[in-house]
Amino acid sequence: MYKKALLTTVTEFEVINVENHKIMEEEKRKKNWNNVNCPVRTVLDRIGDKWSILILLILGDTEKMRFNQLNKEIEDISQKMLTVTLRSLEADGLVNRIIFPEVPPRVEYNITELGKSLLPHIKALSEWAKNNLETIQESREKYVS
Amino acid sequence: MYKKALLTTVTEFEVINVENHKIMEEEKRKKNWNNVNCPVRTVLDRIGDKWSILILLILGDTEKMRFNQLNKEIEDISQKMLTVTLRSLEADGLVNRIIFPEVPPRVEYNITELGKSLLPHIKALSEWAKNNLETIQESREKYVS
DNA sequence: TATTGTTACTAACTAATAGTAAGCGAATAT
DNA sequence: ATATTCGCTTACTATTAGTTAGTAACAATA
Repeated sequence: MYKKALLTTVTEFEVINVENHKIMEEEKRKKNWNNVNCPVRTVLDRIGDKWSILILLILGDTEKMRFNQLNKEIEDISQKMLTVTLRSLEADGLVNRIIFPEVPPRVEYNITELGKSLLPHIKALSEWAKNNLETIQESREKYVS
Repeated sequence: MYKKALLTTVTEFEVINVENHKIMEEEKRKKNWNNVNCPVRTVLDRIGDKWSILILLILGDTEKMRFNQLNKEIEDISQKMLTVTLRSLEADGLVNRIIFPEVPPRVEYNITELGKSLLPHIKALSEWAKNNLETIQESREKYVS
C-alpha cells in the first residue's frame, strides 16, 4: 500500500477524514461524467454517429430534400443507414419528415428550428476541421505503432 | 420514366443538354460530401466516436491526468477503449502521452495546443446539449414507431 | 519466503452496431 | 406483360465496441 506509507506521520483519525473527503470528492466528480447525468453524452451519443452531422449540414444548406436526393448527395451511405439516421434525427426533433401519400411515394425532409440552432456549432466544428486538417493528417502520418 | 414525361415538349437535343448539365452539377456537389474530400468527415470520423470528446473535455479541465484517473473519471469506459481512444487522440495530435519509466508504471496525458483550440467548439456543443436536453428528451418520448 | 498489491497496458473473446443485398407495394410507362 | 419509380424493410454479413482475464516488474506486508 503506497498511500499508507505516505501517511505514517498523521493520526488514524486524520487518515480516516482525509480518506472520506477524497471518496466524497470522487463521487461528486463521477456524477458529472456518467451516462445518466451528463448532457453532452446524452446528445452526442446520438449526434456523434457516422452520418447525423453530415445530414444536418446538408439539410441546413437546402430548404428541403427528398430521400433519394440525400442518398445521392451522400455517395457512400446505404439506404438503410439513411433511413435509420433520419428517423433518429426526427425522433430528437432535429428534422421534420413530411410524407406525401403519392405513388411512387414522396417523403421530404427539412431541418427544424432546433436543428437550425445546432447548426452554427456544427459548422464551427466543421471550420475547425477544415483549418486543421493538414496538421492532423501530418500528425497521423508521423505516429507509428 | 417520369422525367421524360415532363420533357415531351422539348427536342431530343435539349433533353440531352439538360441531362448533361444535371449530371455535371451532381458530380460537383458529390465531391463536397464524399469521404475523401470532406474535411468534416475526416476529422469527425475520429472525434465522433463514443469516448474522444468526453476525454478531451476532461483533459481540458485538468492540467494532466494519469491513465487510472481517467478510467475512474469515466465510470463506464473499459481499459481497452480508454487505451484505444487515447492512442487515437495522440495520433491526431490532440493529446500528449508522457511515459515515466517507473515501477509501477506511470503514464500522464494532457491536452495539446491543437486539442485546446478544438475545445471551445466542443464546449459550445456541450452547452447546446445542456440547454436543449429537455426538449430533445421530450421529443424522443413523443416519437413512436 | 510467499503472497498480495500496484499500474498501464495487451490478447482473446463476445456483444452490439454498421453496412449490404435483395425484395416490396402500388401505380405508371412501354 | 414487363419494367420502372420511391422510400422504405428484412435478413444477412462485416466491422467495431466492450468484457474478462492475463502480463511485467517491482513494493509492501505476513
